Amino acid sequence: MEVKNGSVEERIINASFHILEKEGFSGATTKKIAEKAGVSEVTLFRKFESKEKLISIAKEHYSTDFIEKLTEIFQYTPEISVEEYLTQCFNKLVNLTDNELTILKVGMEEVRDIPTDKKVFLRISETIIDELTKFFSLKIEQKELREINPSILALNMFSIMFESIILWKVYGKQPKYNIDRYTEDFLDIILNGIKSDNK
Amino acid sequence: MEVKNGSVEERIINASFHILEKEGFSGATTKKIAEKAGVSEVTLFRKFESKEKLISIAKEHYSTDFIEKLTEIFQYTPEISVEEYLTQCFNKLVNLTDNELTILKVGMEEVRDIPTDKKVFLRISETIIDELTKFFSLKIEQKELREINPSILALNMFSIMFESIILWKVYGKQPKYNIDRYTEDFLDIILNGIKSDNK
DNA sequence: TATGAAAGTAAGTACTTACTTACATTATGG
DNA sequence: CCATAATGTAAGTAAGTACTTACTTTCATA
Repeated sequence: MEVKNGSVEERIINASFHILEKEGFSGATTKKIAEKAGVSEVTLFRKFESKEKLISIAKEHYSTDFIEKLTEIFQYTPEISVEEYLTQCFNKLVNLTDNELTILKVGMEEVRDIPTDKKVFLRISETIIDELTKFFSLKIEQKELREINPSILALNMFSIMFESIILWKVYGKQPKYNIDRYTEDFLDIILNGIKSDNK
Repeated sequence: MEVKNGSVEERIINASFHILEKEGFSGATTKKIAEKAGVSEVTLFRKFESKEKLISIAKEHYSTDFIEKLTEIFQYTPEISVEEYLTQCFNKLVNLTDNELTILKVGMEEVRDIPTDKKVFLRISETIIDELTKFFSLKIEQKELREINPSILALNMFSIMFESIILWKVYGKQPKYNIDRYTEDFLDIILNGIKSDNK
């Protein structure tokens, strides 16, 4: 489906998404969506054959955008050090606006009804884990990292970085430390391990 | 609210919860709940003043149970090694039945409307992180671990262990490795770090 | 200026939902 | 065995919801 900039379709899609975030699927009524988009409900149904399809188009639209943004964040050049790369990634993640993170919130709710390969959260996790796996493989090749399983490391790093963000931005947990302190400490843990030296 | 074993109230609460898992809040109609509980809808409303309160009682009930179970899993004796402890915890987590994990699925959906201090996922995370923080503090005191920030380490370990479980059991991602392999590898990473030695 | 597409208005359909009322039935314990 | 409490049945209420139909208005453009 091609959606032109500034078109009625686009306004409806945007409205759907913002109402979806605030009200959830069943709370996002076609009436509210039409109102927010500034069109009549009839127009909405002339453009989209059902509420279900509209919502799924809106999700698709926003999750594609978000995944693109994540892909940018996790891009790397071969020279960058692991520490620098991970610091940068995490800082950029934390600086995403609430608006940009909306899709994450919406994705966390998809615990049923949606086919596995369409679940936003799974698509996000796969994208990031793939990118991280490639990066860590390179760094193992370059001998900056020792011979560990790169895809398990990638899953761990994904977990650490995203779980903080999810707890904080999706579920509203107040963070205990400032970002710089937190980043420094978790990188120290991952880079150097936790065992004491005198053993 | 005291709910006696085998009482009508209990049957209604159980039914609510199982329908809630399969259908979500708006799909869990009082009609379905009553039917599943084997009572009439009228009885349901005589026992609980609204659907909303019923669901919140059911969630409270099941999340308290689950948190108790988690507390058991994360208990420790002062002698146990970090490696052994974390291995045991993760194995026990993975062996929780789908039924026991239902509340986690239900909790992941609570991205709005619910006051922060009642969100199931936040209560779970706080319980585990507290317990892990105490454990790691002890192990730092005992010099098994070096001087790192125990609560950041706890958050990291919580993230690694739970994110795998959530991806797998809540969102349906197929795991790439078997548990033993995975456990061994992520513990190696955390215990020994990832930097190559020759630097 | 005439035409056709896109939008709106008003009304309605068919269904579902949480919750209620009034009354009948069953079960239980003193 | 009888009074009382717990449950069921049947019906209904009031509101909402996705979606439709029929007709009118707006507006760009050829």
